[in-house]
Amino acid sequence: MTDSKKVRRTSGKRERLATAAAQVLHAQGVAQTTLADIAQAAEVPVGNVYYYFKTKDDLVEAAIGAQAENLRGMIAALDELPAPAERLKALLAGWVEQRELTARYGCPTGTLASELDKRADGLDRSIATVMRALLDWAEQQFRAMGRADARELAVALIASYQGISLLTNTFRDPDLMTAEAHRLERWIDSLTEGPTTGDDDARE
Amino acid sequence: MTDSKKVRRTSGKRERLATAAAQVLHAQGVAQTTLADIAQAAEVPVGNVYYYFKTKDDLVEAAIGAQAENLRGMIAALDELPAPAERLKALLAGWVEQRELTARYGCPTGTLASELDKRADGLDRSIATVMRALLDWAEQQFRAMGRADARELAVALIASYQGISLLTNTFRDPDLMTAEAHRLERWIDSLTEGPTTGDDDARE
Amino acid sequence: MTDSKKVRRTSGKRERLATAAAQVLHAQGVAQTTLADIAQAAEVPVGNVYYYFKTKDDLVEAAIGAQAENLRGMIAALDELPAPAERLKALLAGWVEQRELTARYGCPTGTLASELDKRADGLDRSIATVMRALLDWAEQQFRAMGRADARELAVALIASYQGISLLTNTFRDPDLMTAEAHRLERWIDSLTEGPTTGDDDARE
Amino acid sequence: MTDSKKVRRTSGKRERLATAAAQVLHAQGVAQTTLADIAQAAEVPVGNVYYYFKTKDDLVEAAIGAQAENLRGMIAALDELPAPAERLKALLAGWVEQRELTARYGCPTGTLASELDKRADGLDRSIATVMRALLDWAEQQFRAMGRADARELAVALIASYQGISLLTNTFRDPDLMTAEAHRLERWIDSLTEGPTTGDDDARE
DNA sequence: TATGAATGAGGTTTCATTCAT
DNA sequence: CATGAATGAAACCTCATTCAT
Repeated sequence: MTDSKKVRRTSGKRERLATAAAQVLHAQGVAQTTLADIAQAAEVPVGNVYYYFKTKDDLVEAAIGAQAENLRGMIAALDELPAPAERLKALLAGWVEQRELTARYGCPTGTLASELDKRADGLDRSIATVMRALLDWAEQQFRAMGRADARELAVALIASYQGISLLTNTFRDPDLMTAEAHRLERWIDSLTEGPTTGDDDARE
Repeated sequence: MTDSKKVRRTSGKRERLATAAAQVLHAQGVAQTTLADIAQAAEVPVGNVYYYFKTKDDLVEAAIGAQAENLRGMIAALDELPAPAERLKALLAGWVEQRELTARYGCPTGTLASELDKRADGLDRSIATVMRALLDWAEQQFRAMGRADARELAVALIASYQGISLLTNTFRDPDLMTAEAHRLERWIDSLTEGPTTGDDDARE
Repeated sequence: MTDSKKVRRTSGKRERLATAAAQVLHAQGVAQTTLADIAQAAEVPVGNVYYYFKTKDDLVEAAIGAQAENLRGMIAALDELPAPAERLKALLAGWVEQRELTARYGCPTGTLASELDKRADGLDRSIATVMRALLDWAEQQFRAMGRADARELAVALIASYQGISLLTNTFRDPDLMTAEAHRLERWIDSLTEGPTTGDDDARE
Repeated sequence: MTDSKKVRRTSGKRERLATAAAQVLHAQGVAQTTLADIAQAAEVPVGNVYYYFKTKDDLVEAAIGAQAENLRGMIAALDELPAPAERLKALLAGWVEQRELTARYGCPTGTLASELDKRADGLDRSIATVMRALLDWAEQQFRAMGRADARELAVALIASYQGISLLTNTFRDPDLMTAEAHRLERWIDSLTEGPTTGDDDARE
């Protein structure tokens, strides 16, 4: 009733839960993660979770939202760079930086998509939205590089990332990520060099 | 009474279970699938499953084995083709053929790998073996094409496939697979065009 | 609303379960007892048991703990008596008092030990600890009586009790307990009569 | 149909099962032992067990019978000895010989009695019969020694054995058996020395 | 007789969700 | 808002027993 209570509106617990959920779900997978796991990670009593999230799926959705937020932040940072090719290569660098985490748990977005796509919930659409945002951004970069086949190139790039993340995780070998990133870097370079109007998408 | 009954001694129930498991697990995911689901798909009473498989994980492993068997069959068929580049392109064609299934459920091996890698069982190693077999085969083809960087190319190819499978599934859009396959086809062609110190068709 | 409700904060359900478990396990044996049996005896829903005990074995261990507690209480009461021989004879009297229960179900500690010793759990060690406590106490009494062979006498006494409990139970005949207790009483008396280098009443 | 088939009447499989059951039940306990365990130990296919024993309890009963047979054999051997006190002491010696087995699994008869007494079957009566046979035999010996309280002494002796078996098993310490056997030996000696008409049952 | 296979009842365990305070 | 406790549906798994051959 007092103001002091009104001021710290949600006391940040909701956000804390979403962040914890994102981390734990990435590390353990949706099915293997219990509400208690997330509650514990967020240092919130289990019963209290339901004040903020009506159901477990709601919490998963919030975790997806947290991931979307992360992605937005990353993209914003990349957009600071002047040239589109530079931005894309900075994206690659970020992937390489995360390679240890990827080797252990895979790409956060990809593993979530893979698991949720088997469900009839709306959750599968939520994660698709996040994936599409990344795709759209990449497409913009390729378009800014003057490529008419920007969408196709964007799909190819993100697919390569998702796939190498899977392999990196499957074989628990972060070096796979490093090598593929280098390959993709050279590929991006090759796209800018040639006459931009051609269909020069040969990957090597 | 008929011979047909005598011939398949054990009535093939074990195999039927493994096959059913492979299908259902692909369609629903490991965690969402109950033993009852698989038993029903195989038209076997639940309790009877345990006569053939000691635990659920054993059954999952059998499903992985069934997948490995599929892969071996596919590879054997591809190996009938004379040139390595042709073989790789035939592989791509197979992926395109499966695009509808992939759009609904993703790549059978990839989704399984993604889900199982979060577990401490030996199952994660089993599926990794299947993945490695495909990788090794692709490497052989690139090597037969005279490429010194055969491993890297193989990783790139399989990663692209896994990634585009994920996107195809995420967006429920089989055309993504088709387009990417075409791109990869052109890519493979580009690899053979350049001067590559011969030894083009050595199969092994 | 009343204080009585506030006082026993956790409503004592955990303890109630442990006590019920001790009784039911004594009456039915560990293997023949289902969690549902115990839950019902404690008037607790089955699912709720797992809020207090992670596994059935945990509950069994709690039951052993309840037994240990009983034993401590009994020993504390016996220790009120001035002379060690009196204490031992009071112990015998307690056994006789329990003879009907023993005829039906055997000695709670002994039957549990017998059943649990066939298992690889730590449970067999837990019950051994309870048994040892009784043994140690008896040894102290004999030592206080000036007997150098106190340990051996303690072992003989407890063995006689365990054995006669078994026979009493096997033949469903409480009189066996009564008769043997009398015999043991005379035996204890005979130990004090002889010259035994004093130090008769040193309690510890 | 042929004679050869008639000759090896039951091919000894029934007996083999009973013997195997006795061993396995002693080692693992009734509840922890499955029919498959026993069948395997007897090298008999599981399904075949039911040709010889209508139910698991029937097989347990047969195991009890095998134990009774053992006991009869042992008693017959002891009866070869000239003096009753010698016979009893030979019994003690047998117990000491078995001490390692007892430390691991307890007394075969006692553990079985303890476990079966919790059941409403007739099995509890079967094992009681075995126990009574031993008791009766011991009573005879004491009576032959001229003791009027022969029954009471027999009960005391067997109780001591059952109890020390339990302790030996609980603490996994075969030496307990050895020490107690020596004590009982001295006790038996003390019974013969005095005037046989007295109530000289003081145990030390 | 002999036997691999089949069956289903029953037990343990997990966990999302609800509720009383 | 907060929270420990409660609940029941559903999953996995075991095994005595039966059956077809």
